[in-house]
Amino acid sequence: MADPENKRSEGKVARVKLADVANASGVHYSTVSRVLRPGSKGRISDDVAERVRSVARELGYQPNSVAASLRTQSTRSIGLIVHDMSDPVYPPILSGIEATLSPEGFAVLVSNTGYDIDVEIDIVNRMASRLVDGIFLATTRLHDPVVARCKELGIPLVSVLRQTEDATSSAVVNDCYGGMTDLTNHILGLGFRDIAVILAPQGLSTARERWLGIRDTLSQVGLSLPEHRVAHVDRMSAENGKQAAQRLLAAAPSRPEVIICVNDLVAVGAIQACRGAGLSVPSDISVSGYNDIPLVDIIDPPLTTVRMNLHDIGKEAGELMLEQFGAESDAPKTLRIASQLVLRASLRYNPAGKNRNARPGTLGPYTP
Amino acid sequence: MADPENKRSEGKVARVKLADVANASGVHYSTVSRVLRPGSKGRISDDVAERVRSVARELGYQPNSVAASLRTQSTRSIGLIVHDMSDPVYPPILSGIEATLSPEGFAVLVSNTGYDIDVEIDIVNRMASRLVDGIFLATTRLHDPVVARCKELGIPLVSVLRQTEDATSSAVVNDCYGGMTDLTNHILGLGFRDIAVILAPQGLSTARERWLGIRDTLSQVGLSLPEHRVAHVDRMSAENGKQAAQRLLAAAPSRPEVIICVNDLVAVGAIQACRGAGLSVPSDISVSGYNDIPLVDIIDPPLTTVRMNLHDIGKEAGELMLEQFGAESDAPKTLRIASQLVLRASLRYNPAGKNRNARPGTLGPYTP
DNA sequence: TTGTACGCGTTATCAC
DNA sequence: GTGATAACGCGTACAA
Repeated sequence: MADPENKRSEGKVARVKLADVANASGVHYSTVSRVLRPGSKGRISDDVAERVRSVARELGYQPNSVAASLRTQSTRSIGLIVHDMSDPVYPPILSGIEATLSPEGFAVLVSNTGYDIDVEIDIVNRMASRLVDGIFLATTRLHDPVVARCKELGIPLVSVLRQTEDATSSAVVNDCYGGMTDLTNHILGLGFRDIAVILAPQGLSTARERWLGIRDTLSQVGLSLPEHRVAHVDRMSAENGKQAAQRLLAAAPSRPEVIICVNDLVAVGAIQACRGAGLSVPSDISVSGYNDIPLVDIIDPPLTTVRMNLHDIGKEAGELMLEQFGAESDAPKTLRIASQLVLRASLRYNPAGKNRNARPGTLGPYTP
Repeated sequence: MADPENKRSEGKVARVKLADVANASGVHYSTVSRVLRPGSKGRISDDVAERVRSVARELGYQPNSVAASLRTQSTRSIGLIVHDMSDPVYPPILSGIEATLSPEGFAVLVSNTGYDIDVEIDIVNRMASRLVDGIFLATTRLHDPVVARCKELGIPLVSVLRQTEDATSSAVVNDCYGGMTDLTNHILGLGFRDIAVILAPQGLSTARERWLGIRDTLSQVGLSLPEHRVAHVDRMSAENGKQAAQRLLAAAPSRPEVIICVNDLVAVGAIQACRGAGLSVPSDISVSGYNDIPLVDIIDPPLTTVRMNLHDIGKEAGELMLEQFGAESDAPKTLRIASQLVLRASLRYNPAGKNRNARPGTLGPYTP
C-alpha cells in the first residue's frame, strides 16, 4: 500500500550517481567524490576538477545524502519537538533555527506531540532511528524523562523556551523571571496593590519563573497574594483562562484591581470573563498577558504583555547545537534571552474605577 | 566545526546493530532482520523468533533507518514546504499530515521559503538529495516552476491549499470559490449593494478563486465593481490591508458599504484603516475576512469570515500521498474541501449608517 | 595527483 | 526455516 519505492523506480529516471559522473569524465569515482566535496584530503588538478564539475552539472548529478549519511554517521538533520505547532510561539523559533542551520546544510524534522508524553517518547525513538544529529526540545519539563532518554541515546540536545531544573543540558530560554519582574514592577509603579494572578502548572520552567518573578517582586514591597487572588489553569488556553478568571471574580466579595496572567491566551480568556461579569477592561479591572502573540495588539482592549524574542531564541539554539557538535564535551550552557514590556490599553490604573468595591489599603504609595 | 560525527562517536555508546543481536542470539543476522520485519519472506520458527525478539529488546536494539533507506530507496520521510510557518494556516495542515502519515512511519521535513523562490528551488533540490519520498507544497502558484522541478526529479507531489492552473499534479485545496460565493451571497442577501474588495495577486489559486467567487456572484445579480471599489495588496498582511483600505476610502467621495477582504489579516488592517478615518465598524462600514485565524473572534469587532477545514486538508493530502505511493501512476486528483461561513459583528447591514454619504441606488431589493 | 579497496547497517536473493 | 552473500552509494585510508 504505502510503498514509495515503487513510485521512485517507476519514475524511470535512474538517479545519476558518482560512478556515472566518473565514467563520463574518464576518472575514478573517488576522484569525483573528492572534487565535489570541498575539504576532502588530496588536492585535485584544476583541469580534472573543472571537467568533473562540468560533467556533473551536465548530468544533473545530485549527491545521495542517504549513502553519505550511512558512511559518515551524520544525517545533517535535526529534530524539533513541540507540543503543537499551532501555538504561535513555535513557528518563529523554527525560523530562527533554520536561519542558523540551513546554511550549514541541516534540515529540520518537525513533530507535534499533541501534549502526549508517550507520543513524545516515541518521537524521540524514531528520531534516534533516523540518526538525527541532534534534537531541539521545546517541551522540556523541570524534571523530564525525555531529556533523560536523549542523554541515554547519546543524542545532542538543546532545549528551547524551557529548561530542566538541574540545567544539565543546554538550553536557550526567554528570561521569564526578568520579564515578569519588569511587568510586576511596572504594575506596582502605576499604583496597583490589589493584584490577582492566573498561573499555569509549575512543572514547566516558564510557568514557574513567571510566578516567581511576580512573587518575589511583590514580596520586595511587602506584598503577598492571599489564596483567593490566585487561580490556576491546567493548560494555557483562552477557555481555561476565562474559567479561571471567573473563579477569581467569584472567590471574594471585592474584585482585584488587576489580573496578571501567565500568558496571552489566558489573558484573552480573562478579558472575556470580565466582560461577562459586566466589568469593563481597563476601567473596572486591568489584565496583562505574556508572549505578545499576533493580534493581541488589536483585540479589545489591546493587551499589555511581554514580548519574547522568539526568532533569536531559535537562532541561538542553533548556534548552541553547532557548538555541541564541535566541542568534545562542552559543559551545558543556558542562554537567557531578554524580553521586553509592551504597554497597551488593557492595563490602566484606575483608583476610582466605577463600581469598584473599595478595599481598605494598608500600603503607602510605592515608588520603584 | 559543525561535525556531528565526532559527538556521536564520542557518545561512546556504540549503537547495537543487527549483527550484535545475531551474535547474542546465536543466529545469523539475516535471520534477525526477518524476525524484526513483519512481512519479510521466509517464515521463522516461533522459538527462534521469540528468542531473537527478547534479545533485541534486552540489548535495546533500534533499527538504523539510514541503512535501511539506502537499501530500500525509501526514507519514509516527506517534505513540507511553506512560505512561513508563522502564518497560522499552516500548522493545522502540518498536524493533519502527521495524523495520516505518522502512523505509517513517516517523518515530516519542514522548510520555510521566506517567500523567496530561489530558496524554494534550493529546498526542493536538497530534499531530493535527501531522497524524501514525497513533497507537500503549500506555495504552489498557478504556473509553478517548482512543481515542474519536482516532476523533473520524479518526486511525488501533493499541493496543499493551492493548485496549479492545469491541475496536472495532485492537490487538496479549500473551496475558495464556493466559500467566497457563499459569503458574497450572504452579503447581498443582507441588502449590501455598494461593495468594495481588497484582492491579492492573482498568481495563486486561492486569491484568484476568491476574486472569481465574488465577481461571478455579483454579476449574477447584475452588479459589477467599478475600478475605485477595487484595491490590491502585494502580500496579505495587516499593514498592506490597512493601506489598501485607505486607498479605497480615498478613491471616491462616497464610501462603500462593505469591504470584502481576501483574508483575515487584510481585513484586520482594513478595520484599522476605517477606524483611522473616523468610521465605526460595522455602524458606518462593514468588513469581512477569510480564514478564521485564531483571535479574530475576539478582536473589535469580531470578524465575519470564512473558515477552512485546515486539519482535514492536511489529512486528505496525506491520504493522497499514500495513494500516489501505491498506484502505478494515478491520474492526479484535486480534492476540494468545503469551507463555512462564520458570521460575526464586523458585518451588519446599516442602510442609514450615520455619516453615510447617500449614493443613488439603481438596484431593487435582492433576494438570494 | 589519482586509483584501489573496504566498510557503513540493512534488505533481498540465493542456496542449503 | 535458516545461513551466506551481494548489493545500496558514498567516503576515505592507503597504495601507487
